[in-house]
Amino acid sequence: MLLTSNVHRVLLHVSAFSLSQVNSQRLFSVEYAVKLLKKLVDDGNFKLGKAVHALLVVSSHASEDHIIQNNCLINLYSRCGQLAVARRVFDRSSQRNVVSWSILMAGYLHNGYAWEVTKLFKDMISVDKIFPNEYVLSTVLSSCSSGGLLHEGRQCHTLVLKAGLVFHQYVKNALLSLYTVSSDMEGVLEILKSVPGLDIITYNSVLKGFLDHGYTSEALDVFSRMLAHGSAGDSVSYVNIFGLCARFKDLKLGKQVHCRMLKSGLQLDVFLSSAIMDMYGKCGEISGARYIFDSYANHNVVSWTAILAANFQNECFEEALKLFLRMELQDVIPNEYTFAVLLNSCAGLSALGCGKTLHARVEQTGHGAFVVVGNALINMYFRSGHIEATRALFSSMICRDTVTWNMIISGFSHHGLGEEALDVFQHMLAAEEQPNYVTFVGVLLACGHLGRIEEGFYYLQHLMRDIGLEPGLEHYTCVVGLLGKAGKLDEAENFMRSTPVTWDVVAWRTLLNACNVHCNYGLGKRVADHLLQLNPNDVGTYILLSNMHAKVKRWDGVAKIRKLLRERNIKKEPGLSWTEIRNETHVFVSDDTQHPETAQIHEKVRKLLADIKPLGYVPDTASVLHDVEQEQQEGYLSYHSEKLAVAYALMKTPSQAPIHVIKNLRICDDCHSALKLISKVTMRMIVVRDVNRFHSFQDGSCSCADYW
DNA sequence: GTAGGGTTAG
Repeated sequence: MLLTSNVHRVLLHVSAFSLSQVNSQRLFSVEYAVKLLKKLVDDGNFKLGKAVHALLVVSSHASEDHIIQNNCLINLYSRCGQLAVARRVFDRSSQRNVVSWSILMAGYLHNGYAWEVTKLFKDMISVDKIFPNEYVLSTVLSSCSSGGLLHEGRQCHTLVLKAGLVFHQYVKNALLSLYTVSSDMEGVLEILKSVPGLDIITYNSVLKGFLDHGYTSEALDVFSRMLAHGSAGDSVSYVNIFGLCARFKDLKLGKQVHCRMLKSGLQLDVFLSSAIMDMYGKCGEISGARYIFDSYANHNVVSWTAILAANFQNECFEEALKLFLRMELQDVIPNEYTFAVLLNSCAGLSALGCGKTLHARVEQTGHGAFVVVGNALINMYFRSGHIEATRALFSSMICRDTVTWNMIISGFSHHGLGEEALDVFQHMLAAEEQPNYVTFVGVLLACGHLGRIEEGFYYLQHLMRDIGLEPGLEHYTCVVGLLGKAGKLDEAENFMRSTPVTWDVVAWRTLLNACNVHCNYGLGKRVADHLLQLNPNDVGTYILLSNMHAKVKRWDGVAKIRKLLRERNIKKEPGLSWTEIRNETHVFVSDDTQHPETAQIHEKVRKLLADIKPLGYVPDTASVLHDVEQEQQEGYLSYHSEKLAVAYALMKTPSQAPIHVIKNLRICDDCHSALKLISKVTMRMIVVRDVNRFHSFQDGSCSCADYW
């Protein structure tokens, strides 16, 4: 009676309603205890499982000599992460068998102690003289794969052959993943050939293995072989294949696979919907991602983050931030990836206020310590033009990876801080962080700003090769920019002719831009013609061309281009600038009259322009007019959006505050020279982010040194 | 009484 009440007390302690689940009288039959423990572990009800253990101890029924009951207990504790307790039960058991060992090994494997498993394995054979079965071998093989113990894994392969277990599905699959981890895809193919019988798990792990090692066509081959052999493919197979489409941004293939999946009648699950959203997002078809998001109801953090990321990747930054509010309303707890996407969305908008709020939040939740979050913060502060905050963050970061270094290097470069960028690069080398493809893009950009031609070529031709990196189009384009900026236009052109790559619009535009800045009309005209052949409607080319005409005072040329644009009805994307003041974003369109304070803003611009006139400002009408519609009324003064934004910010912020403006296009010559002088007369720092880079105006000069 | 494959950031 006393015993029963003890029993009840223990159970009541655990949960009020669980009492009915346990028949305390029958608990003392081992069979019942075993059955109960298994059920509780299966349900993940570890709390009650532990209570049952307590009960067995209290009632002196924890028979140390009952193998099966002990095995259940070992399993219980290793499943809920209490390895030490599991180990104690194991060590105290007077008897144990191959199952006991197998359970304990699985426990160590799943709790991240893969290398301990091989030790246990040796003990099992040498101390208990037990020969491994299929359970033990598959667990040990998995441990070798995940612990990187490739040599031991191969020894186990011999044992597998000895035991005649190569045909066993679990063992075979564990072997295959061992060879996959070892990057021995030939070994994988050999096992596939020599051992027949593939189940869905085999297909999927081989598929993943090929994908991870870049064997794309082999992966697709496995997939189609699977379909051909009547195995429909489950959600795991499709997740992998969608991952492939995403990686290669192959929308066509992605859609085909999606159709195939729909035909097979496979239902969406949270993994699958994440993978499909990821695919559509990376392939640039946000509508597809949104459709999937709406078709599935049980989203978790990952799938929410996937739809946020898809929006981010397609530049729907605001949408991403709005969706996050919905996510929070549904009580989904964000993780480090979520915060990274959100911060990067803020970076896209240069929404410093929102970014700062998120910064505070990640500090509070502890997510700030994740590299992905740190990198996103750096990106956010950089893109919002706050270099000081970036420097502070970078030096305080505990974990840095290649991306961190790359961001700092290219960030400094985009701000025109070439010296600092190269300095960081040297630190990166000293820290033995391996530079990659992206690193050198930033490095070459920095060389460009500093005009260090020889150094740039050294990195391109020697350092990259020494590291084993093949220079690509982006690097070569940087070199064109490097030579162009230094005024070595013929060298730049020769470099383009002699380098065997397919040059894209970006590269030609870099050269054209250099021609424009250095007033090389002849070459500029040729390059522009070439660009217009590639894309006859490219407004950017027309603008640069017209600029060049204006510089050499060929006004007929300017007029001709304007006429051409009108005839072909080619319209420039409207100029748009925005600035954030006390957490509110104010957007300005060129020639905007919609703003409630238009009159005051225009008055302010007029005053500013009058103030800088004595400093030598002459309105550059040629440059201004490109933004203006031809039907502009006579006598009406129009202003570019960045002038409006700067004027407004000057009106609304304290007299020492730096001003941050973001613009969707390239800043024009006129605004550039005006802003330089405005920074001088107002004694303000004005940072403008345009499509290409940052311009930091201070005391009459700009960080781009008038080349952009 | 035990074991295998999957999703989100740059």
